[in-house]
Amino acid sequence: MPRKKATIKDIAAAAGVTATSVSNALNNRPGLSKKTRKVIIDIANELGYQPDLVARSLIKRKSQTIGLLINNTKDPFFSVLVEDIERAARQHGYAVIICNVNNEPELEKKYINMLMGKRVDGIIISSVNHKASHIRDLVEDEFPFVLVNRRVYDPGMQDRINTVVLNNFEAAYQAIRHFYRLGHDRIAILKGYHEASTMIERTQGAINALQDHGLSADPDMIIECRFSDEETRRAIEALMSRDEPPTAIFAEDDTIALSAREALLARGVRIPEDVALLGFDNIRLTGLTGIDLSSIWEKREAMAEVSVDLLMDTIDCVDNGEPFQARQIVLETELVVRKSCGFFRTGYVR
Amino acid sequence: MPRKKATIKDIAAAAGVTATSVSNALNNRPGLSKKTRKVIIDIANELGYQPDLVARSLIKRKSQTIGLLINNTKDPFFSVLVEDIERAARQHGYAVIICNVNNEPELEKKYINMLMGKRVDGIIISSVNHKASHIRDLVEDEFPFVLVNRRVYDPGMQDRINTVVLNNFEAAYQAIRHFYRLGHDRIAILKGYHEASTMIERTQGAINALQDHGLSADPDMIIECRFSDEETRRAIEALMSRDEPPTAIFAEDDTIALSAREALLARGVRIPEDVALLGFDNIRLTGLTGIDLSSIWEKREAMAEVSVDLLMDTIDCVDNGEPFQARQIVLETELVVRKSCGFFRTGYVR
DNA sequence: CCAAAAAGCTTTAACGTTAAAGCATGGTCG
DNA sequence: CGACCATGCTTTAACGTTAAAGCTTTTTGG
Repeated sequence: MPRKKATIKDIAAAAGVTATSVSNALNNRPGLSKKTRKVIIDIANELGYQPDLVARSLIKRKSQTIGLLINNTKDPFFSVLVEDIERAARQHGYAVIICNVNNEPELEKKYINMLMGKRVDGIIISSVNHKASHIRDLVEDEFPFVLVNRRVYDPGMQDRINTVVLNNFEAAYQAIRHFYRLGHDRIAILKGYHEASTMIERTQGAINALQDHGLSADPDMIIECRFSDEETRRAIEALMSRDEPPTAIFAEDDTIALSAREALLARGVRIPEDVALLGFDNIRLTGLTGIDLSSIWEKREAMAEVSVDLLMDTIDCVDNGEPFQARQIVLETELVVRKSCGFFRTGYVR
Repeated sequence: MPRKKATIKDIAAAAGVTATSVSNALNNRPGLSKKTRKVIIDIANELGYQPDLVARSLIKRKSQTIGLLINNTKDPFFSVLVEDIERAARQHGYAVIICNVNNEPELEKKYINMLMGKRVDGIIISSVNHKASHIRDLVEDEFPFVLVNRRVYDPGMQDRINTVVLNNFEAAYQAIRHFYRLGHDRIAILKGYHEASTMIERTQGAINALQDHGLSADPDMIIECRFSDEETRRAIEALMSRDEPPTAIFAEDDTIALSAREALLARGVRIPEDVALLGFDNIRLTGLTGIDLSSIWEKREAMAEVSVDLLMDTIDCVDNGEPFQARQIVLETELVVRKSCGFFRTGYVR
């Protein structure tokens, strides 16, 4: 049978004092003689006392736990984020409940309910659909949360929501400009999941760049590839069987870029000789020899830390009853040029 | 100000009944008229009632939460495991607290204490050092837990611990045999973190295979590469500057294999023409064109599901006061042959 | 038609902790 | 020397839920 855990009452009985005194002793609160304090602490150690954090949570109305909603842990982008967020949270004394939402809004809602039920002190959300209505409830409740790598476009709501995002528009703009300078004029865009603000902004930045440089933004060259390899493969088929296939492809994340790469290579298309390729996120394997995928690099560790710090600040404010002004933080990115976009072949021509 | 959440008492007051009745109504327990039940449920909905799971945990002594200890989420092997475990746990109605241990035994201990304090119902551990003493405490407490992809060698303790592991010995044995059949006789082994049972067993299997096939198991050709790229790079330097460098390298996980690959290519060593390479885990990117890393495949999803099922069984037994016989589950693996180990070049010669 | 059973509710206590208020004891100070 | 204060503890109540036992009222059945 599992050994019954010692409680504060057991210690109190053994020490001949009350539970309150034990609580005060173990938490270094004043009002006890040194002697009594020592007796209590010794007994606690002897009994292997571990405080019941559930009971403490109940009365303190603080669980020292946060929720983390992400689409899926296995995606290399998110797996790094999860690790960094968990580390940062731990350093602040918080545990993290992980929730894989898998792009299912209903599941996201359920997770949020569960987290609220567990009385988490805050939530970090990196999974949200840009029109998610349940986010509005969190705002109305003034519940502490931070959106990471996601934004919500609800007007009048935006500035009441903490967000930590990349300058996606600018990053995508630069990607396209890079292609332009290399002399490309038939550029295709493989869009990510278009319910995510991140992807919407990347598309917008890319399209603006095309237009600003006098290139056509042919809708048929802008194809959404959501989650599957398969969808990307079909997009590549469609693109490459055109009369005038693209000479450059911008994929809105590295996972899509890699799927595209496989599909291209399978067709015998050479990268970058026939088609230049550029991804987004600079996940670890983009740098492997033989992959050499150009990509857009973001400080993911900073992203995690900033998000956690922001959440902690928000929680502190709410705890102290102070008003909190939500913040919107935008992190800059950097284009990492590798062989896949052909820099080494031609250099800038304009 | 955050909206105060409605409690069972608020509903009770509004419905003119007691808290017990509300609790019974909301949890479909018998002993209430249909009418009262409806009144209560309607009011609960109206007030947006969400049960306080902390309070419920306290009295039920069940948190519907499990802990998950892994080394680091960013490792592709673990990130998939985390996702699959979380999914399986959710389907059983459990939330998951994630803990990145990063090979720090002290941190592991702290995490376990925290999880016990939070009164999790069970723990899945994939991070443990094979001599971890804190695991013994869990066993003594008869606390429900499962070791995944890890084993503890403490005699008399082994059969009291749930484990879900691969047949690492056999898998490594097959890897070396494959090299042997391809005609290799100078085979190097890049060991993983040697505190992990997984790696110990892989090394043992590999060495046994070398010996069984009359090949030398030169200690200088068996090098530990722990966590860093750097260490692997140095190992490759050492191996390739030998008078008789290896013609084949078995890396005990894919992360090491990929680091080795980079180091080899940087030296101008061709794979597999000059050196054959074989990894372990068959992480997603091993299959990318241009990487084509041979590896050993395990059913990771099954691993996750089996682990969660085993934990659930254990928890149920303890809940019902039934005796539980710990189980040791061994999953078989499969060698996935790709270009990196030269199959396509020579075929079996013996 | 009355005893027994069932239905439908309430009361009480508990889970383990902490906050706030209360109460002796002994010491200090004007 | 009596009012006042600090020290060191205890008492009480609370957090939100549930389990067990208790108490009416209604229903059932012999």
